[in-house]
Amino acid sequence: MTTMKEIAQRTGVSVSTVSLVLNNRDAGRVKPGTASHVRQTAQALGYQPNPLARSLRTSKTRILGFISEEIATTPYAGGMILGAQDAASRLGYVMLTVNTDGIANANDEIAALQRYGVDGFVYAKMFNCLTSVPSSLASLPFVLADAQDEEHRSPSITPDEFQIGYDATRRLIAADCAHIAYIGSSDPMLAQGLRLAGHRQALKDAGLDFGSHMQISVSGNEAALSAIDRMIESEHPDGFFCFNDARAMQVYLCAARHGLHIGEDISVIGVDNHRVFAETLSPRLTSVELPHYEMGFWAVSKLVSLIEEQNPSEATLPPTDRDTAPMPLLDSAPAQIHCRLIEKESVRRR
Amino acid sequence: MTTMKEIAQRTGVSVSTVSLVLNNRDAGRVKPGTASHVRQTAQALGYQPNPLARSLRTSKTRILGFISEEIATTPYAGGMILGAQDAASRLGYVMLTVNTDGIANANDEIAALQRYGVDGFVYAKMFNCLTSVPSSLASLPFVLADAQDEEHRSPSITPDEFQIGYDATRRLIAADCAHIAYIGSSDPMLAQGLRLAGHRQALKDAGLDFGSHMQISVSGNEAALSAIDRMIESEHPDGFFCFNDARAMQVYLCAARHGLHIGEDISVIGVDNHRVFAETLSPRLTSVELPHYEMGFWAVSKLVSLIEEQNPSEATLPPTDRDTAPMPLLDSAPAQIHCRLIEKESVRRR
DNA sequence: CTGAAAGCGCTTACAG
DNA sequence: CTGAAAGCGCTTACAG
Repeated sequence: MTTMKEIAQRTGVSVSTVSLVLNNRDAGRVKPGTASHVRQTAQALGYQPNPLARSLRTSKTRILGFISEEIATTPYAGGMILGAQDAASRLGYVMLTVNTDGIANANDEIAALQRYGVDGFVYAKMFNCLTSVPSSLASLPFVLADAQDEEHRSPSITPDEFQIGYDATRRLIAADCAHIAYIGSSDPMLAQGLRLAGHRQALKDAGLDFGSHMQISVSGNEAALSAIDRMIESEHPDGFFCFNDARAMQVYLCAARHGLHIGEDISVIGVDNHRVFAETLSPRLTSVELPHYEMGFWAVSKLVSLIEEQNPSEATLPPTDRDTAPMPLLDSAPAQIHCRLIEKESVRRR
Repeated sequence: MTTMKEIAQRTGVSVSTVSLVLNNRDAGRVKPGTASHVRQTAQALGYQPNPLARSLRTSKTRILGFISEEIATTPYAGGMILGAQDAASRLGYVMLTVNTDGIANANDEIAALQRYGVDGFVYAKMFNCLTSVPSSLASLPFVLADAQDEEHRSPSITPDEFQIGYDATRRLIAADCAHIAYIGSSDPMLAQGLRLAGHRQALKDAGLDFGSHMQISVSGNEAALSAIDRMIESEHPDGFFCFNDARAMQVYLCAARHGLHIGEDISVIGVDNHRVFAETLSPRLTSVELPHYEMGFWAVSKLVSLIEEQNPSEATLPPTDRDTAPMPLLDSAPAQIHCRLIEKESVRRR
């Protein structure tokens, strides 16, 4: 690790000057010649600033804390961490990730992060919900991901759940489905109500109404399977919008039992929490992929903009740190993210 | 954030003394009375050391770098990160996580981690494979997780793939399956060969041999489904050991098409990469869960023991940092991890 | 335009 | 037993 001191010695200037130059604060203060000499030898020696030493003075570490709850039970959390890391890395930050089992533990972990001088936090839930924010967070900038503050005070980013239901249903209508069912979950999740509302709105906008017996919300495997069996037998739906992958899989199994072929006799769209259909498992499902990557990405992006707006005169990174990729537009971070529909073969061709 | 300086002022001693005491280096060097006075006020003020400032002198940050490849496509990676974080947190470390798309990017990210002064690395792959280690890693302690060094030089931790095949097959034999099939993958994965070998050994040990036409390795959904259909029709297997969850799901669908009931007519065991069966999806699968959590946990544990053996006189953490949970036994980190069989209803009762 | 100096919070010989 | 001093790598007034 080369230091400013070494560069100063090689160049025959003082450390102060080196610091000024490498932080791009030299305009009108350092003679252009010496400045470029400094820059050159920094380049030649492969100088990289020591962010920890810097932080001792500036109390900015360029470390972000990423707090997630219950990552254990959420195989699909990876995408969110990935998005967050990509944004962080692009913006010249680095991420300290930490896990909590709940609010008690959370405060400990937050304290640990604070000792390491993080500049701010992302607090990530693993499914869209209303949450209370640990008070220890409030001391620094933070943003919620896949959750909303109960008081709607904190910046947050969530999937556009209503739109998920709307788009999926539109797609089924476009495939000429004449009798569309909604297979939901009876667990009290924010997403459940919103997706169902989107579903209903899409039907309404198309002048359709199949009645509320075509919209079931069930929990548990046996119960779900027999409810779906019953629905298939009595109602003969030809299109299904499923709340999640578990429901979709149950529709697949029930269809197989009734000799119905997906993509021919019936069409199925589900939200693919586990990305298992999209990536590994087949037969594939025309699915809505939750925007975990995007939520992670925009959460960090938003967080960095909060951090940097409170000391806008922040130094630009040395050239070696630059990414040639275009920077995300920090201010454009949306509060809700539109989801992509992944087209596979399980919606019947018209 | 209270500092040593503040404690020194309140106690009327010098910063040196405070440092000595709070690092538990006071035995025989500081009068017990002053020592306990210092400790008390540290406690009262809620003193927490600033690890970054400390690192400037010691060049130990108690930060670990966790490098993972392709987390994007591996929804089940979360468990590994979680295990790693738990171990880190218990041992008083913190984890900087970073993602790479490949070896090129890897070196950049490693460089970034080094600037932040990480004490060592975990280099995690998302499926068991032989890998070459980026040379830039070698400068610090590191351990591989879910991968082995091509030259078998570096410490690493992997699932015991042979045993997975052996145990799963034993379980099917114990359920009195009379005709057991192996449904594998034709992708060239380390695990494929090893699990199949375990499968064969278990059959051999039980004096069974169903012939190699009962062991198929397929890729792609259509190909897999029709191969399984053909096998069901011609061989009538009553037990299936599936390489992964995709294969298991295909067996489920084929069984449904043939009117066979899982757990009654046939038994199925599969390796559950995505944890989707174990946690969300039903009907549930008797499955082998890959020990992602454990690999993460032991990888960090092993890493910390490597780090600390090179400077064994390392200071103990201040009391507030202590965890009451028992510390993992660092030296006991295994090189291979035995996997758990998760019992669900899909193996027929005898 | 440039450098000497102080200081961020901590550790570590060294002197007393 | 205790403290003054130097230093880790950096930034930032301040003096010249």
